[in-house]
Amino acid sequence: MDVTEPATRARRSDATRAAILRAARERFATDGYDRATIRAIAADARIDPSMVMRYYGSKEGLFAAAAEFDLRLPDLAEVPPDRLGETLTRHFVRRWEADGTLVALLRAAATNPGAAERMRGVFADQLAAAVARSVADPATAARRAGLVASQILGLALTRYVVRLPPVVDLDPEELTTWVGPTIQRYLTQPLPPSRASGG
Amino acid sequence: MDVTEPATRARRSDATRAAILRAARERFATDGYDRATIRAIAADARIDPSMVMRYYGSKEGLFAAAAEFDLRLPDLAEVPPDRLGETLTRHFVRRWEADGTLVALLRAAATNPGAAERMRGVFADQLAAAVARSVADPATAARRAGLVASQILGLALTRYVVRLPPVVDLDPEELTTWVGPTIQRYLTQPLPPSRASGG
DNA sequence: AGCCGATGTCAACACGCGTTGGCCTACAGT
DNA sequence: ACTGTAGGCCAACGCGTGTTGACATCGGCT
Repeated sequence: MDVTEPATRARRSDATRAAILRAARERFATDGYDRATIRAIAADARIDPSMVMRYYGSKEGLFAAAAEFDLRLPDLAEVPPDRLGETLTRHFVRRWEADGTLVALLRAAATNPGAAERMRGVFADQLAAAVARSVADPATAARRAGLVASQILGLALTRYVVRLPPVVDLDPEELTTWVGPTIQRYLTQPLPPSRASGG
Repeated sequence: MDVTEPATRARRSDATRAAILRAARERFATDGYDRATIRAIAADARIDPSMVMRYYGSKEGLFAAAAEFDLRLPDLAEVPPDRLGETLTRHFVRRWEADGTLVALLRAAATNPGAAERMRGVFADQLAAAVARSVADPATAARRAGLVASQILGLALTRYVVRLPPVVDLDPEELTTWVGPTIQRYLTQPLPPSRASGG
């Protein structure tokens, strides 16, 4: 170790590491965790499978690195309250049209418990946290975030994974027009009268 | 072949076939297509793996048989128009709480193209068909059915596959109260003003 | 009783997988 | 120019998989 240099000193292998990660994201997104093989990823990145092991330790480790995902949610406290749904929906559609990582995570989460755990983490740490900043009653934030997740992930599922034709055919703006009000309602609708007093 | 008897004459092996199918549904639902192995299914059914091949030809064939799924949708033409969302949502939650087949199909569809194709078939043949009977303008039926699917499947995904805690914690009636109005809106909301005239 | 197809068991095959360790190569520090 | 080390390739291992075919056994027929 060279303690006189910053820890993040550029390594000669950075290009390789990046190529592996890029190929891994693509394969995981297309094939899911099980069908995405290290051999195929290595071939895409034009390196030897053993390099993947050297740099990421194991397939699990590679997935963990590849599924690092930042939703890049805006600060919802600064969004006009009556445009929350529209803003969030448009943001999500844009975000995952540009970056297949979330789709990779979604596909993998269907069969891989670790991926499901990470998916829960993403939504707890990022979506629920953002929602909490825009909701009047903090006690309802988690529930509202869960409902938002159900619609947003359902959209991703039907559009990018199952590819239901009518959902694939909608363009991002139509999607926002239809789904935005749903998200808006989940965020702002007063709690329905319930048999139990609290949640 | 005994042509004097009905074609569906009871076979001695029917119990075995059924045991295989039951075990397969369970495994496919829990593990997804790839991780559900024929050996594990056979072990659950307490028979030899080769019997699976004998009766279902291949793993694909077994899955095709196990993923046969009837949504058992009610005739929406007989449901009061203002209760469509509530009725549909409650029906779906009940249906898949009672039968894991749809969850199996969902898990498998994330990685298996054949399963995704079947999922599209289920929703085209059953959901879209049912929706068409309850919608004023038939030209919008497919789109509305797609939106309904996005929310319904998203609910199944977050509740049974990813298991997001806030979605898992909601009981079926709370779910219906929250999600029902979304489905209602997708079914009955007039088309939003769009740049294009139709489609 | 004696046959014969249906039912079930067993062992094995070929394959692709994640993973490992040994070896060659090229470059940075002296 | 020499050397140590990081970067990279190759061949192989052990394993679990879907699938196959040969063999045993059961049970309804004549």
